[in-house]
Amino acid sequence: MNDMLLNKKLKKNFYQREVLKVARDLLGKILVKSEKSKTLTGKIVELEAYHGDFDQAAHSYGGITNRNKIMFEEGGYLYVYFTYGAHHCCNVVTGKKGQGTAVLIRAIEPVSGIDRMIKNRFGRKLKNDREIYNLTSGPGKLCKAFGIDRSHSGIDLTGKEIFILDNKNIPNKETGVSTRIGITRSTDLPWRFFIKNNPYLSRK
DNA sequence: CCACGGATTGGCT
DNA sequence: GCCAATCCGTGGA
Repeated sequence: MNDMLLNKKLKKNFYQREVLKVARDLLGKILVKSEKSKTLTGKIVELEAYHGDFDQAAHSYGGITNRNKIMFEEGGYLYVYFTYGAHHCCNVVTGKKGQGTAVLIRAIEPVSGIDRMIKNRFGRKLKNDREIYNLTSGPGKLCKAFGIDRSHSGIDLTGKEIFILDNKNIPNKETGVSTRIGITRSTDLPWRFFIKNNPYLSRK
């Protein structure tokens, strides 16, 4: 078993901090999804922060709706949404109850359970060695690989099914910051965080 | 009830 | 590099 699985599960107090700090600190942490007989794990390499108050790109901007209500809970829940008629994206709810802040997980480096991820994502084996870099290098891709959909929205991340393990911190010099991808409003906020030169990033 | 557009992806020019 | 696919949440009539 991979020794990273001995690391401790992140607790509520990690998530219930300011969204930008949580986003930065989640770089390098290990996302875990446990199924009946399989455990899928991967290192988080890219995220974006969303803030309900003044961030017009956030789903929570404009207040509580049926879709986004989990974003307004206290930090430590999973928020999954469906978009473009095809893709699921997963977020970590952060901060205090009522804030509407969350972090979108945009890219992951596969660590274990990779054969299962490949089956979930492509329904076949890899065509070539390069295709591994297309497995989890985007928010929709990683949800497909991990088998995460709307049925998982609202899951408590301190539970047993989906959670995140602590891991050694990524030094500042190995991280990058940029504006967020794929949005049309509040495009100037530098709220995307990533591990520099990681081959699994959604954009180079 | 209906119209619109999206925190994306992959296929084609 | 450009653009269509495809469903559903949201908001206005």
